[in-house]
Amino acid sequence: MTQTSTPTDSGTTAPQALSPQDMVCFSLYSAVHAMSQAYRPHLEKLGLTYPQYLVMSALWAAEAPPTVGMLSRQLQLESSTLTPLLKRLETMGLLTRRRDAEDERQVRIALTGEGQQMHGRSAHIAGCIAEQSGMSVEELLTLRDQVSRLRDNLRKG
Amino acid sequence: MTQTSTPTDSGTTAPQALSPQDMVCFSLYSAVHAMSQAYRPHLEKLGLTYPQYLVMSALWAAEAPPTVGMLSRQLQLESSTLTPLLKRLETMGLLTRRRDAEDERQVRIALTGEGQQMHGRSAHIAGCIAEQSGMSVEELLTLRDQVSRLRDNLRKG
DNA sequence: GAAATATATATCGTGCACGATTTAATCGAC
DNA sequence: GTCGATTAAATCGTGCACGATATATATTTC
Repeated sequence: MTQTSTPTDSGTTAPQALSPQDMVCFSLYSAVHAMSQAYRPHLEKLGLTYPQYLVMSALWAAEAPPTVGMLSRQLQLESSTLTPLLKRLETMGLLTRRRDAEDERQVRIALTGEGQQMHGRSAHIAGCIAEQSGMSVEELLTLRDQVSRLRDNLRKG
Repeated sequence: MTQTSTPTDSGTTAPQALSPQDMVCFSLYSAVHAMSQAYRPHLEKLGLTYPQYLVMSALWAAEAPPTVGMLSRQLQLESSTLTPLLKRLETMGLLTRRRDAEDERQVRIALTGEGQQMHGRSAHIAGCIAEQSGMSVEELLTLRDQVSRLRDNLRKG
């Protein structure tokens, strides 16, 4: 099927054909989809999508209400992605969006009581996923660091 | 900011707040975006998006024209994702979509000459990305296998 | 302090990506 | 051979995700 190990190639035909299965990028791409699927049943109970959950996680971990720009830098998402997503979370009653009095260009995102409360209801999820991953905590941490390093290098380049 | 190592928590407040940066899922999520950005300048010259490039890669590596279902299983994408994507590639003149004579439910995807030819023009890209990753080939292969294992485990669970 | 510049969000258009549903063809039971 | 069940694509609606652009506030220059 993928014929990586069958060099039948003899010049006239195409360059060695790397199938998606051979590529690092595809492993990441498909792993993200699998991850999103794994989260889905848990997040459905909270009424969240995976990207919404990431934003909520950032807010739960923040010491003070961040601006849209801070979230944008932390999550590496454009304002054109975040703005509508944040509006949806606002409509759900999980957060508020308020222009900063000091700098009216910025918008501060603050959790509501309901948004804060959801943290407790989400606390078990990470553990479930970790278990489902079939990898040890050590392996997962190593993998996380390797993947983060790859990401940072790609950004710099 | 993320306060992973500052256990100021004392019961009344939220459970330990895992920030996105601490999570394996986020490292994968952000790495995929970074990867897509890294591919962008190369793929722009071909007029392809990253998912379109994946489909083309699958076709370049295939021995015979696969069906939509085969591509769906290989790339783990729904027909609702593939069908419009394939239609765009067809419009670009890179492939043809033809119902199988043996089984009229299936649609066979075949490269056109132009689509076949693009393989050569894309051959250098993987190497550029590998270089940009700042990781050795060995490291990349190990990472690929680890990430693939994680993905497969998540799917099974 | 007015004009030029820079920064922070928001808006718009396009293309994934999925779940749910639909349509159409094949297969099975009888 | 016909009816019911299964399978393969396609369609529909929603929500990311981005680049390009717009808008509005802040900063800098003069």
